[in-house]
Amino acid sequence: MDIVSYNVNGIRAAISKGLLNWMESRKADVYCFQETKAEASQVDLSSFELLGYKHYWFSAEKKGYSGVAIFSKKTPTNIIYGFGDKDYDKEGRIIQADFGDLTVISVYIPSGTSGEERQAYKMEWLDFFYEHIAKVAKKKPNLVVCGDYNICHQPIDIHDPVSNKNSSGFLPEEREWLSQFIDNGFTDSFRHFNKAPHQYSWWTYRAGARANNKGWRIDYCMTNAPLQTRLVDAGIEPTAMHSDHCPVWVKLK
DNA sequence: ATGGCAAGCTAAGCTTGA
Repeated sequence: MDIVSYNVNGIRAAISKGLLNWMESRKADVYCFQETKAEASQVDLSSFELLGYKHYWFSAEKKGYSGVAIFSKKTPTNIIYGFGDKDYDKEGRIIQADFGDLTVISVYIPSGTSGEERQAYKMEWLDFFYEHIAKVAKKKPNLVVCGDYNICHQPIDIHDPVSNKNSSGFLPEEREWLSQFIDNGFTDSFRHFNKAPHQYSWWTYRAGARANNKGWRIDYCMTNAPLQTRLVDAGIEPTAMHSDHCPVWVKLK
C-alpha cells in the first residue's frame, strides 16, 4: 500500500501545473490531499476517474478555502467526512477512509500565522484533534494519519531553528504537542527511515526559498504502533512542483 | 527588523497562508 500526502495549495492551480500527469506516473494507491480550495463540482472529475481513482471530498463552507480529499484506486469500505462536529467541521479539515482493516486519514491542521486569534484556535483545534484520533484508534487498529500538520517537530526539521523560535509552526507548545502525539503511539514514518537533515516539505514562495532549500518539514505520514511491522519505506518528493508543499509518502506491506 | 510570493474571492484589493 503506497500512500501519498500532498498539500496541493489549490487543486485547480495544481492541475494547471500538471498534477494529473504526475499522479499518473506516481501511481499511488491512495492520495491524501489538503488545501484543495475547491468543491468537487469545480473540478473536471473525469480526468481523475480516467486514471482509475475514486475521489472523496470534504470542503470548507467558505469558498476557495482549506478543504481535504482522499483519492484511491480501491473503493473504500467506509468514508467519514469531518469530525462529526458542527463547529470544527466548518473549515473542511479532516476526512477518513477505511480500506478493510486499514484506516487512512487526510488532515489539514490550521495555520496560526495570521494572528494571535488563529494561533489560539490552532492550539484548541490540536486538543480536539488529539482526542478525536485517540477515539478513532480505539476502533481502528491500523491507522495512518497523513497531512499538513503545520508543525515542525525538531530543529532538524527546519532550515533556521534559531530565527524561527517564535514563529507559529515551531513554537515550543506546538512541538510539545507533536511529541505527545508521537509518544501516544505514532511513528513519524519519514524520520523512521531518514535521519538526514535538510529534508523539507514546504518552502515559502518568497525570496527563492525553494531553490535554496530553505524549508520546513510540516507534512507527515504518521503510522500507529500496530503498523510498525508493516512499514516498508517513507520519503518526501521535492521534485514535484505543483504547490508550495511537496508530496510525502509511506509504503506499507 | 522587514519584505519577499501565490491562490482564490470578487471584480482592485483583500484574506490567508508558514
